[in-house]
Amino acid sequence: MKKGITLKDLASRLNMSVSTVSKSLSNDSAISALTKERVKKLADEWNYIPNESARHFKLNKSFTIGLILPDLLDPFFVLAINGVEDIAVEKDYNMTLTQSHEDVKKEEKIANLMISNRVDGVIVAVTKGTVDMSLFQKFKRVGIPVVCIARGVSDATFSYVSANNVDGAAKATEFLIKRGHKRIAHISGPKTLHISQARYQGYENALKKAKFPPTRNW
Amino acid sequence: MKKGITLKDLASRLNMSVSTVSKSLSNDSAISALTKERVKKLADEWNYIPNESARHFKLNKSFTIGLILPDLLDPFFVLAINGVEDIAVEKDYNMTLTQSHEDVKKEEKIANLMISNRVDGVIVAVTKGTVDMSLFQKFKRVGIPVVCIARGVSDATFSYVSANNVDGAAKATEFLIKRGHKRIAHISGPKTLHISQARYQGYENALKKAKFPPTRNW
DNA sequence: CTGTTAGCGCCTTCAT
DNA sequence: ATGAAGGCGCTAACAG
Repeated sequence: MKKGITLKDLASRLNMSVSTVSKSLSNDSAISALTKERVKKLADEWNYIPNESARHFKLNKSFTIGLILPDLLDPFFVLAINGVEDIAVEKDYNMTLTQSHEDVKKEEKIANLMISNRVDGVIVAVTKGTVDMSLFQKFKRVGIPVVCIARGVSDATFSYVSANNVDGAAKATEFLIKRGHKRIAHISGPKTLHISQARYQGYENALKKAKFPPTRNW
Repeated sequence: MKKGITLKDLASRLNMSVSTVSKSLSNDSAISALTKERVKKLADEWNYIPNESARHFKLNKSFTIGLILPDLLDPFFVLAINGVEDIAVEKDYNMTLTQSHEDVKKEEKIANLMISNRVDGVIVAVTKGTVDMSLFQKFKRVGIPVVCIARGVSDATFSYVSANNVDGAAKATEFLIKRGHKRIAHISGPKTLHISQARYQGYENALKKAKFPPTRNW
């Protein structure tokens, strides 16, 4: 990986501080129009590409959601992948795709990898042999929301989307992404808020209006 | 995202420096067996999970390879996905999957996202409408290797794997991952070395021995 | 064998 | 309206 232009590079060229450049690029209201313009112009000229790696690290957020499926060749799951991917790009999120091959051991390895990578949320269709959900409890313990699809799980503390279609996957994705945003905004409400709404109202748009409290857990 | 245990936490508990802990965990030969043991024991007890985000940032490497396909629903591409995924997990790499929907605009958006995210390599099956490869030249410019699959491209400067099967995808993946490792090791050789070898010899194992120079570009 | 230091690129108070 | 400073968690020289 070559170095690439950094905020610092821009700043030194423009004789201003890194923070001013940073703010300009994120359209901070405290920066003068002229300055913003100058910064943006150069950033464009130099083809500045922000280092998301650094941002992710700093913000402690990866902007990616992980998908753990038993078998990528199964047509049903392909549909799910498709649904998740669509929503993800739309929101500038990444989707990391993995398969457990119906193997509990692999499932575990993958899960740990996802935790290490600090994914913002996980959508999983558990293995046929997965009876012990403690592996997934681990996600919760570190604050990563999990939603199960396709295959129901015994443990009722997990969110579960059963709709056998792209829509289900889409909803699951929306849910996770929104959860992420909530966290960023430091708004602390009942954890199941959005999905509860989804359950009642079904569609994304609905999620935006209503503020009535969730009445029960999934 | 909750904070999670850090090296610092372990270090302060064990009354040693962060670097000693770090080295212990990565089995550095300069650390005494006893120390390593103590560190590992606590790390285990406390369920320490390294923050890959930080590592990626520090090393300027994401350990993920990006896959850009026109249509995830196409059975052929599903096979490719499958092949790439297999190799990826095996090497502890992540695979970020995206689809261009045969739309050049989307293809571009995705490509930029991948650059921002500093993927270590990209495997792409270009859109039917993709005639201008300058978008992908951009990857090269920032040092990200690109390999095209399935659909040939006019621009001969791009690596191309035509094998219509899982093996092809597998080879493409191997190639990218190896390239990544080379870069880390600061070994600079002809860029097309490995893929050239692959072309001549076909299999991963072969890649490991031979050192004869590539005779031409893909 | 272990510790100290420095810094990756970015965002974010807190000054000015 | 802008700048200075600190720090996220980790690795990598370089010192002791």
